[in-house]
Amino acid sequence: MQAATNTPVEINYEALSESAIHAMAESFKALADPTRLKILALLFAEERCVGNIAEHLDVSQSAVSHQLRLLRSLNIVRYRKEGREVYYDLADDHVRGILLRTFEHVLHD
Amino acid sequence: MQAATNTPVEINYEALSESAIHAMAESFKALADPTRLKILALLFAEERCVGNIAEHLDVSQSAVSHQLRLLRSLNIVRYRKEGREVYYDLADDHVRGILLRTFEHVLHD
DNA sequence: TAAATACATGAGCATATATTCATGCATTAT
DNA sequence: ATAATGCATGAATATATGCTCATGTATTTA
Repeated sequence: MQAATNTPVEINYEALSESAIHAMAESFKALADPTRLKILALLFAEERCVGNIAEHLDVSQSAVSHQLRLLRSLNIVRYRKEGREVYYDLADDHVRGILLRTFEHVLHD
Repeated sequence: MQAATNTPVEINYEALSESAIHAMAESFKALADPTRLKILALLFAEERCVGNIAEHLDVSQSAVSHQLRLLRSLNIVRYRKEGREVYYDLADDHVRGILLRTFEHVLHD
Protein backbone atom coordinates (compact mmCIF):
# COMPACT_ATOMS: atom_id res chain seq x y z
CA MET A 1 0.00 0.00 0.00
CA GLN A 2 2.86 2.39 0.44
CA ALA A 3 4.90 2.08 -2.75
CA ALA A 4 3.70 3.07 -6.19
CA THR A 5 3.58 6.78 -6.53
CA ASN A 6 6.09 7.56 -9.22
CA THR A 7 4.35 5.37 -11.76
CA PRO A 8 4.81 6.56 -15.32
CA VAL A 9 1.06 6.55 -15.85
CA GLU A 10 -0.41 9.58 -17.53
CA ILE A 11 -3.93 10.58 -18.35
CA ASN A 12 -4.65 12.02 -21.71
CA TYR A 13 -8.11 12.40 -23.01
CA GLU A 14 -7.58 10.83 -26.41
CA ALA A 15 -6.29 7.60 -24.87
CA LEU A 16 -9.16 7.22 -22.42
CA SER A 17 -11.78 4.90 -23.81
CA GLU A 18 -15.41 5.57 -23.20
CA SER A 19 -15.61 2.44 -21.10
CA ALA A 20 -12.65 3.48 -18.94
CA ILE A 21 -14.31 6.83 -18.30
CA HIS A 22 -17.51 5.12 -17.29
CA ALA A 23 -15.69 2.66 -15.07
CA MET A 24 -13.98 5.52 -13.29
CA ALA A 25 -17.27 7.37 -12.90
CA GLU A 26 -18.86 4.24 -11.43
CA SER A 27 -16.03 3.85 -8.95
CA PHE A 28 -16.28 7.44 -7.80
CA LYS A 29 -20.04 7.21 -7.63
CA ALA A 30 -19.67 4.35 -5.20
CA LEU A 31 -17.69 6.61 -2.88
CA ALA A 32 -19.96 9.59 -3.35
CA ASP A 33 -22.53 8.81 -0.69
CA PRO A 34 -22.33 9.55 3.05
CA THR A 35 -23.78 6.21 4.08
CA ARG A 36 -21.36 4.25 1.94
CA LEU A 37 -18.45 6.36 3.12
CA LYS A 38 -19.40 5.69 6.72
CA ILE A 39 -19.56 1.98 6.00
CA LEU A 40 -16.11 2.11 4.44
CA ALA A 41 -14.76 4.15 7.34
CA LEU A 42 -15.94 1.43 9.69
CA LEU A 43 -14.42 -1.31 7.55
CA PHE A 44 -11.19 0.67 7.32
CA ALA A 45 -10.30 -0.56 10.79
CA GLU A 46 -11.68 -4.10 10.75
CA GLU A 47 -14.16 -6.41 9.16
CA ARG A 48 -17.74 -6.30 10.38
CA CYS A 49 -20.97 -8.14 9.78
CA VAL A 50 -24.02 -6.45 8.31
CA GLY A 51 -26.03 -6.10 11.48
CA ASN A 52 -23.08 -4.65 13.32
CA ILE A 53 -22.66 -2.00 10.64
CA ALA A 54 -26.34 -1.15 10.74
CA GLU A 55 -26.23 -0.69 14.52
CA HIS A 56 -23.19 1.56 14.46
CA LEU A 57 -24.56 3.77 11.71
CA ASP A 58 -28.14 3.86 12.85
CA VAL A 59 -29.27 2.85 9.39
CA SER A 60 -31.67 0.02 8.62
CA GLN A 61 -30.27 -3.42 7.86
CA SER A 62 -31.93 -3.30 4.49
CA ALA A 63 -30.32 -0.04 3.54
CA VAL A 64 -26.91 -1.31 4.56
CA SER A 65 -27.40 -4.50 2.60
CA HIS A 66 -28.37 -2.58 -0.51
CA GLN A 67 -25.30 -0.40 -0.26
CA LEU A 68 -23.03 -3.37 0.37
CA ARG A 69 -24.35 -5.01 -2.75
CA LEU A 70 -23.30 -1.98 -4.76
CA LEU A 71 -19.85 -1.88 -3.14
CA ARG A 72 -19.51 -5.61 -3.75
CA SER A 73 -20.38 -5.29 -7.42
CA LEU A 74 -17.51 -2.84 -7.86
CA ASN A 75 -14.99 -4.89 -5.92
CA ILE A 76 -14.66 -2.25 -3.28
CA VAL A 77 -15.53 -4.62 -0.47
CA ARG A 78 -15.31 -8.38 -0.17
CA TYR A 79 -17.09 -10.73 2.19
CA ARG A 80 -16.95 -14.09 3.87
CA LYS A 81 -19.77 -16.06 5.40
CA GLU A 82 -19.60 -17.47 8.88
CA GLY A 83 -22.72 -19.24 10.03
CA ARG A 84 -25.59 -16.97 9.33
CA GLU A 85 -23.48 -13.86 9.49
CA VAL A 86 -21.67 -12.24 6.60
CA TYR A 87 -18.50 -10.34 7.35
CA TYR A 88 -17.47 -7.52 5.05
CA ASP A 89 -14.04 -6.01 4.59
CA LEU A 90 -12.29 -3.57 2.27
CA ALA A 91 -11.32 -5.36 -0.91
CA ASP A 92 -7.76 -4.07 -1.22
CA ASP A 93 -5.33 -1.33 -0.33
CA HIS A 94 -6.13 0.56 -3.48
CA VAL A 95 -9.35 1.56 -1.85
CA ARG A 96 -7.56 2.53 1.35
CA GLY A 97 -5.23 4.78 -0.60
CA ILE A 98 -8.02 6.60 -2.36
CA LEU A 99 -9.94 7.06 0.87
CA LEU A 100 -6.87 8.40 2.63
CA ARG A 101 -6.01 10.82 -0.15
CA THR A 102 -9.45 12.28 -0.28
CA PHE A 103 -9.59 12.51 3.48
CA GLU A 104 -6.38 14.52 3.39
CA HIS A 105 -7.73 16.66 0.56
CA VAL A 106 -10.77 17.51 2.65
CA LEU A 107 -8.71 18.26 5.74
CA HIS A 108 -6.15 20.53 4.11
CA ASP A 109 -8.58 23.05 2.70
CA MET B 1 2.90 15.56 -6.48
CA GLN B 2 5.04 12.48 -6.04
CA ALA B 3 5.96 12.39 -2.35
CA ALA B 4 3.54 11.85 0.50
CA THR B 5 2.47 8.26 0.72
CA ASN B 6 3.64 7.10 4.10
CA THR B 7 1.73 9.80 5.90
CA PRO B 8 0.68 8.76 9.40
CA VAL B 9 -2.91 9.60 8.64
CA GLU B 10 -5.46 7.01 9.59
CA ILE B 11 -9.18 6.85 9.13
CA ASN B 12 -11.29 5.71 11.99
CA TYR B 13 -14.99 6.08 12.03
CA GLU B 14 -15.34 7.66 15.45
CA ALA B 15 -12.98 10.49 14.57
CA LEU B 16 -14.68 11.37 11.29
CA SER B 17 -17.10 14.21 11.79
CA GLU B 18 -20.36 14.30 9.96
CA SER B 19 -19.18 17.35 8.04
CA ALA B 20 -15.93 15.65 6.99
CA ILE B 21 -17.94 12.71 5.68
CA HIS B 22 -20.17 15.00 3.70
CA ALA B 23 -17.23 16.95 2.34
CA MET B 24 -15.66 13.73 1.13
CA ALA B 25 -18.92 12.62 -0.43
CA GLU B 26 -19.23 15.93 -2.23
CA SER B 27 -15.70 15.65 -3.58
CA PHE B 28 -16.29 12.16 -4.88
CA LYS B 29 -19.63 13.16 -6.30
CA ALA B 30 -17.88 15.79 -8.37
CA LEU B 31 -15.76 13.07 -9.96
CA ALA B 32 -18.63 10.66 -10.39
CA ASP B 33 -19.91 11.85 -13.72
CA PRO B 34 -18.60 10.93 -17.18
CA THR B 35 -18.88 14.44 -18.56
CA ARG B 36 -16.99 15.96 -15.63
CA LEU B 37 -14.35 13.25 -15.84
CA LYS B 38 -13.86 13.95 -19.52
CA ILE B 39 -13.50 17.62 -18.78
CA LEU B 40 -10.88 16.85 -16.14
CA ALA B 41 -9.09 14.46 -18.47
CA LEU B 42 -8.82 17.28 -21.01
CA LEU B 43 -7.57 19.72 -18.39
CA PHE B 44 -5.10 17.12 -17.13
CA ALA B 45 -2.85 18.00 -20.04
CA GLU B 46 -3.40 21.74 -20.38
CA GLU B 47 -5.76 24.58 -19.64
CA ARG B 48 -8.64 25.16 -22.04
CA CYS B 49 -11.42 27.64 -22.52
CA VAL B 50 -15.07 26.69 -22.22
CA GLY B 51 -15.91 26.62 -25.91
CA ASN B 52 -12.88 24.51 -26.66
CA ILE B 53 -13.95 21.94 -24.08
CA ALA B 54 -17.47 21.85 -25.45
CA GLU B 55 -16.17 21.22 -28.98
CA HIS B 56 -13.88 18.41 -27.96
CA LEU B 57 -16.52 16.62 -25.90
CA ASP B 58 -19.43 17.24 -28.21
CA VAL B 59 -21.43 18.60 -25.30
CA SER B 60 -23.31 21.88 -25.32
CA GLN B 61 -21.55 24.99 -24.05
CA SER B 62 -24.24 25.40 -21.46
CA ALA B 63 -23.79 21.90 -20.08
CA VAL B 64 -20.04 22.40 -19.85
CA SER B 65 -20.50 25.70 -18.08
CA HIS B 66 -22.85 24.17 -15.54
CA GLN B 67 -20.39 21.40 -14.78
CA LEU B 68 -17.49 23.81 -14.53
CA ARG B 69 -19.40 25.81 -12.00
CA LEU B 70 -19.77 22.72 -9.85
CA LEU B 71 -16.08 21.83 -10.18
CA ARG B 72 -15.19 25.43 -9.38
CA SER B 73 -17.33 25.45 -6.23
CA LEU B 74 -15.35 22.49 -4.91
CA ASN B 75 -11.95 23.90 -5.81
CA ILE B 76 -11.28 21.14 -8.27
CA VAL B 77 -10.63 23.52 -11.14
CA ARG B 78 -9.55 27.15 -11.24
CA TYR B 79 -9.90 29.70 -14.00
CA ARG B 80 -8.50 32.88 -15.43
CA LYS B 81 -10.15 35.31 -17.77
CA GLU B 82 -8.54 36.51 -20.95
CA GLY B 83 -10.62 38.86 -23.03
CA ARG B 84 -14.00 37.22 -23.42
CA GLU B 85 -12.63 33.76 -22.96
CA VAL B 86 -12.28 31.93 -19.66
CA TYR B 87 -9.52 29.38 -19.34
CA TYR B 88 -9.92 26.51 -16.91
CA ASP B 89 -7.24 24.34 -15.35
CA LEU B 90 -6.95 21.69 -12.64
CA ALA B 91 -6.75 23.39 -9.26
CA ASP B 92 -3.88 21.40 -7.80
CA ASP B 93 -1.90 18.18 -7.90
CA HIS B 94 -4.11 16.62 -5.26
CA VAL B 95 -6.70 16.23 -7.93
CA ARG B 96 -4.16 14.80 -10.34
CA GLY B 97 -3.16 12.19 -7.79
CA ILE B 98 -6.70 11.05 -7.14
CA LEU B 99 -7.46 10.86 -10.84
CA LEU B 100 -4.32 8.85 -11.50
CA ARG B 101 -4.97 6.42 -8.68
CA THR B 102 -8.48 5.71 -9.79
CA PHE B 103 -7.38 5.37 -13.37
CA GLU B 104 -4.89 2.72 -12.27
CA HIS B 105 -7.51 1.01 -10.15
CA VAL B 106 -9.78 0.74 -13.14
CA LEU B 107 -7.00 -0.53 -15.40
CA HIS B 108 -5.70 -3.24 -13.10
CA ASP B 109 -8.93 -5.15 -12.71
C1' DT C 1 -40.33 -29.59 12.24
C1' DA C 2 -41.21 -24.99 13.65
C1' DA C 3 -39.46 -20.65 15.14
C1' DA C 4 -35.91 -17.35 15.18
C1' DT C 5 -31.99 -14.96 13.39
C1' DA C 6 -29.08 -12.78 9.76
C1' DC C 7 -28.92 -11.16 5.41
C1' DA C 8 -30.60 -10.26 0.43
C1' DT C 9 -33.74 -8.39 -2.79
C1' DG C 10 -37.68 -6.38 -5.67
C1' DA C 11 -41.11 -2.68 -5.90
C1' DG C 12 -42.39 1.84 -4.97
C1' DC C 13 -41.58 6.60 -3.71
C1' DA C 14 -39.30 10.92 -2.74
C1' DT C 15 -35.33 13.45 -3.80
C1' DA C 16 -31.20 14.56 -6.45
C1' DT C 17 -28.96 15.39 -10.69
C1' DA C 18 -27.60 16.28 -15.73
C1' DT C 19 -29.15 18.21 -19.64
C1' DT C 20 -31.69 21.48 -22.64
C1' DC C 21 -33.71 25.88 -23.60
C1' DA C 22 -34.07 30.59 -23.12
C1' DT C 23 -31.96 34.46 -21.70
C1' DG C 24 -28.61 37.62 -19.37
C1' DC C 25 -24.03 39.80 -19.00
C1' DA C 26 -19.41 41.11 -20.47
C1' DT C 27 -16.14 41.97 -24.04
C1' DT C 28 -14.76 42.76 -28.77
C1' DA C 29 -15.70 44.11 -33.57
C1' DT C 30 -18.13 46.94 -37.06
C1' DA D 1 -24.15 52.67 -30.80
C1' DT D 2 -25.15 48.05 -32.68
C1' DA D 3 -24.00 43.49 -33.57
C1' DA D 4 -21.46 39.45 -32.51
C1' DT D 5 -18.95 36.34 -29.57
C1' DG D 6 -18.01 33.73 -25.24
C1' DC D 7 -19.61 32.36 -21.04
C1' DA D 8 -23.02 32.06 -17.00
C1' DT D 9 -27.40 31.03 -15.12
C1' DG D 10 -32.49 30.03 -13.89
C1' DA D 11 -36.33 27.06 -14.99
C1' DA D 12 -38.06 22.85 -16.54
C1' DT D 13 -37.78 17.97 -17.47
C1' DA D 14 -36.26 13.28 -17.70
C1' DT D 15 -33.54 10.03 -15.41
C1' DA D 16 -30.90 8.20 -11.52
C1' DT D 17 -30.49 7.16 -6.77
C1' DG D 18 -31.25 5.97 -1.73
C1' DC D 19 -34.42 4.63 1.38
C1' DT D 20 -38.48 1.96 3.23
C1' DC D 21 -41.51 -1.84 3.22
C1' DA D 22 -42.61 -6.39 2.38
C1' DT D 23 -40.95 -10.65 1.51
C1' DG D 24 -37.58 -14.42 0.35
C1' DT D 25 -33.57 -17.53 1.51
C1' DA D 26 -30.21 -19.77 4.38
C1' DT D 27 -28.65 -21.10 8.88
C1' DT D 28 -29.19 -22.02 13.70
C1' DT D 29 -31.97 -23.04 17.82
C1' DA D 30 -35.90 -24.98 20.45
